[in-house]
Amino acid sequence: MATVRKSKGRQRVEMAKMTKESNLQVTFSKRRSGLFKKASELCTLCGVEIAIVVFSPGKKVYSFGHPCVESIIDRFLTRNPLPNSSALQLFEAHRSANVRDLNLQLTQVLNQLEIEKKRGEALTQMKKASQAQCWWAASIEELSFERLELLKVSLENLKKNVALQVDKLMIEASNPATFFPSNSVGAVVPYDSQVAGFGPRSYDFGYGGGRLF
Amino acid sequence: MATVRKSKGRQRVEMAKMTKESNLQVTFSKRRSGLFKKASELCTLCGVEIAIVVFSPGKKVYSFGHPCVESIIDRFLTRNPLPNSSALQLFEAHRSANVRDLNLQLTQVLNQLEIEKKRGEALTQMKKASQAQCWWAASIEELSFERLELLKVSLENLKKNVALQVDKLMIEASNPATFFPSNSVGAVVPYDSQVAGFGPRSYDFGYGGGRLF
DNA sequence: CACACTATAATTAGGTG
DNA sequence: TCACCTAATTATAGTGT
Repeated sequence: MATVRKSKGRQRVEMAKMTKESNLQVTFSKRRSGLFKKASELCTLCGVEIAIVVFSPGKKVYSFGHPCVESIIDRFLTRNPLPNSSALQLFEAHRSANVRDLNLQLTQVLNQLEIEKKRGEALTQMKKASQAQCWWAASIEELSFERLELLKVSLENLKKNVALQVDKLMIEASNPATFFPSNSVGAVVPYDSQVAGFGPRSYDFGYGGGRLF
Repeated sequence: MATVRKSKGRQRVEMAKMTKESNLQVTFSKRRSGLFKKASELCTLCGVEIAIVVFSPGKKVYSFGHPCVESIIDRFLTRNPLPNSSALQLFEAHRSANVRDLNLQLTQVLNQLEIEKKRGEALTQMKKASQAQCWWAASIEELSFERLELLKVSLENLKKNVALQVDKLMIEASNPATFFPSNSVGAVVPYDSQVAGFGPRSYDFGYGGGRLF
């Protein structure tokens, strides 16, 4: 009997950006769930931890994670800190304001000290002019003057230290020792420190049935 | 003709943690590359952005990303900030050391000032005891003393400001406005702000050939 | 347009060497 | 790790609702 062909079956598809928007949507949906299912299977089968984040054409986020996306991203970032992470941006945003303020204050204090020093010098001059009369003041003023010099040096060191510490933070944050090279796929050296406190969570999302696997 | 069976072919496999370590390794490797290939195809086919991070049983990291893992994690984190992100830990790690150093220096400078003030007071006492004899020194010492007081106040404000600025940074870093709930799979609300500056990168890792796709 | 179903091509992955 | 052989699994065109 002449059975009518009900379908041409699966056709080959060009591996290029799909042109038809409607097809693209459905293909994305299907392949995404296929991908997540594969990931889920990899988890159960091999007992690994995995996180997937997808930004859809419609700019929606879809994510899969076992035990959860956050813990894996956290562990990943611990080894490959983001040079442009939001934390860094946050830090950068405040850095200039903070350092400017602190430096301004330090500069003002240093200026006050400078004035003080000038006053001390003037005093020294006057002291010389009347040394006989006020011998007791001489030694005290001398000491005072020297102490002001010490203070100034301390403050200058402090100011340098502020800049230094901030620079150190910035360098460490923006120039991680081991930055993952920009090939998007690859294995990285083993590590042995386990992040404690992340209990296992379910990652089953509908493919748990017997036949499907 | 009696052709000998060369293989039993692909067998069904229980969807549970594989027991044999050797098989597990091989299966992990195969399925991982399969997963990455699927992800790659999803990228080209649908023009989406995707990141995958896997921690193998041997604690190695494998990652796939288009355009690159970092940019996608960054975008994900911008919407779902980690409360205990490594950036925060990094910051926390340095905070105590930096602030301790700065506070120590400030305290030392303040101590020097305190000594200076005491010396000034002693001078004032001596001045009173011989006011008639050294009238010129009196006004100068008075001023010096007052100026030292001003210096001390300035430094105290500076110290307060250091602590304040650091606290502000810490609060903003540790108290993100929107924390992502811990469901491991799901779509999230659309967003419309594109992160600029991430040029496309190749995500082809060996599956680029024509026939393979 | 969105699904559900089907048939079938295409792809994936287990077992073996 | 690779290749090969094969079976299991998956994606998709086509069709219907």
